[in-house]
Amino acid sequence: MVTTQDTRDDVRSGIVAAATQLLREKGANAVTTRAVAQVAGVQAPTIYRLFGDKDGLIDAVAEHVMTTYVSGKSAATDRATGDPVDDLRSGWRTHVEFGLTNPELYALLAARGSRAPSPATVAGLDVLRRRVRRLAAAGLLRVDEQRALLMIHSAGNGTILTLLAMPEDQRDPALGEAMLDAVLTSILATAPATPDTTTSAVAVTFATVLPDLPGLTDAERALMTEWLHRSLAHPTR
Amino acid sequence: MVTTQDTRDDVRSGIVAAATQLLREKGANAVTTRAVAQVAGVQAPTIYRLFGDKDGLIDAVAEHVMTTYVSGKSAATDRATGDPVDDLRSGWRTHVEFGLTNPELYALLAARGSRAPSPATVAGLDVLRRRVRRLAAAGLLRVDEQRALLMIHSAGNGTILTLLAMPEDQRDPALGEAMLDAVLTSILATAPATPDTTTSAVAVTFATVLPDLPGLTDAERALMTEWLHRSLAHPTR
DNA sequence: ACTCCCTTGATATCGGTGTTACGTCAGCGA
DNA sequence: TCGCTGACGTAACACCGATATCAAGGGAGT
Repeated sequence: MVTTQDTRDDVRSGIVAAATQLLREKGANAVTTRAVAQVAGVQAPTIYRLFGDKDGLIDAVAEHVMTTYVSGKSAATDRATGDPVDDLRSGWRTHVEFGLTNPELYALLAARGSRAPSPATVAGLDVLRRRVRRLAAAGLLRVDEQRALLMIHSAGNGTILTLLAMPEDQRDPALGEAMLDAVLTSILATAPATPDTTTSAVAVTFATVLPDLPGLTDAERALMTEWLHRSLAHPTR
Repeated sequence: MVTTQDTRDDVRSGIVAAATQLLREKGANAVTTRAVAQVAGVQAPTIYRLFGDKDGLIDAVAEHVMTTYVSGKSAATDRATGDPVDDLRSGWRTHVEFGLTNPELYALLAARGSRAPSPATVAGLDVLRRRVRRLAAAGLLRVDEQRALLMIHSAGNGTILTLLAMPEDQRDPALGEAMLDAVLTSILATAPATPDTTTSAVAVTFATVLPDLPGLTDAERALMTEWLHRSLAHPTR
């Protein structure tokens, strides 16, 4: 007889689903044991019997959201192409996109501070570690494997948090790629070609003196600023 | 008569000191209004009269810790050496060191997630912005100023969080420098793009590279050229 | 000097949170 | 059928942030 186990799992997944829905719709602050219990149609102590702790619940939610996300992604996007660098890039994009898609969950996981990281976090780190290992095995790394891992992880986490901290409409959509390129350039043995430094450098310098340019109207200066930013944000490759 | 103002400030700084001590010694979870009030020897409502909110208290604590930290640092370490790159590096080191020295405070500030950032955070961002602007004005940046700012900030934040998340005895002490180098090599021009950083000199140099700017229409380029010429012909000085 | 008003101090309280103790009751093996 | 073990449900505990209320007191203005 497995019905007791089945119902137990059903109740468990129901609670996780309720917590996930609450997290998505009402934010991290709304994920309270009582609210979750009420939405899931169970009593509050049931959560503690099944998850032991509120952190346990959050861990289960994180794992659930993450698995449904990776299973929801089209498999082609994240398939191993054979090129370790390409795989790392696609994994990076998936990670950043996941962070931006689930801001509340990210905040919730980051909120526990320096305590033991969630299983979902260590799972993600393990995936990254395997990808870095492939890089190392292919002889593409010019730094320590651990160093490469930490650098990519730091850059990814920092990028996601920076993007989440600013309003959605003024986020730099190319920041993720720029950060990854920066880290890869310092990490990979094969130096990727850095395109055309002088033109953009001159443009950036010019942008700083633009407000002091005489003989122009404010509207003209504003237009030039806007065009400069657009050109500098333009993907060169 | 200023005694009322003085006592008010005394009580205020006493509360901040109590909260800071509590934060250092017992962690972020121990910073509760009641505990702070008891340690400071005041009543709980006093905190709300002086700080309005618990976030206000935390902001005050962050500001206090930060100012005492920067005032405690030997002034020589963080002095402006004249070289914008060196200044940025020393500022980076100071920031990372501050994060590693005050893990609870950092966790507390990061814990509010996507809400309005603390005044201390925006103050730090402003300092960074000024340093990046000096880089741009010196013709050393080859990416957008905003992009450079976001990249440095993301790398710093991510590095600190990564280091804080692992036990102190297995931290990579060179991770910070490696991350900064990675970002800098992606951001800095190898040589100053415009040796002469006066407004007109930069404008002249920019006019020569304007035809190579990507992401602009021919009409926009033509307009910018025309405006540039008009500005350069403008009699100002 | 006196009144008036605003600030302070203190108590009690509200609504809410994570968590747990304990009685009860159903379902199972014997 | 009878115990017994486990889950369920109620209630409660110990906190938390935040406020209402009210007496006491001191400064400002007349």
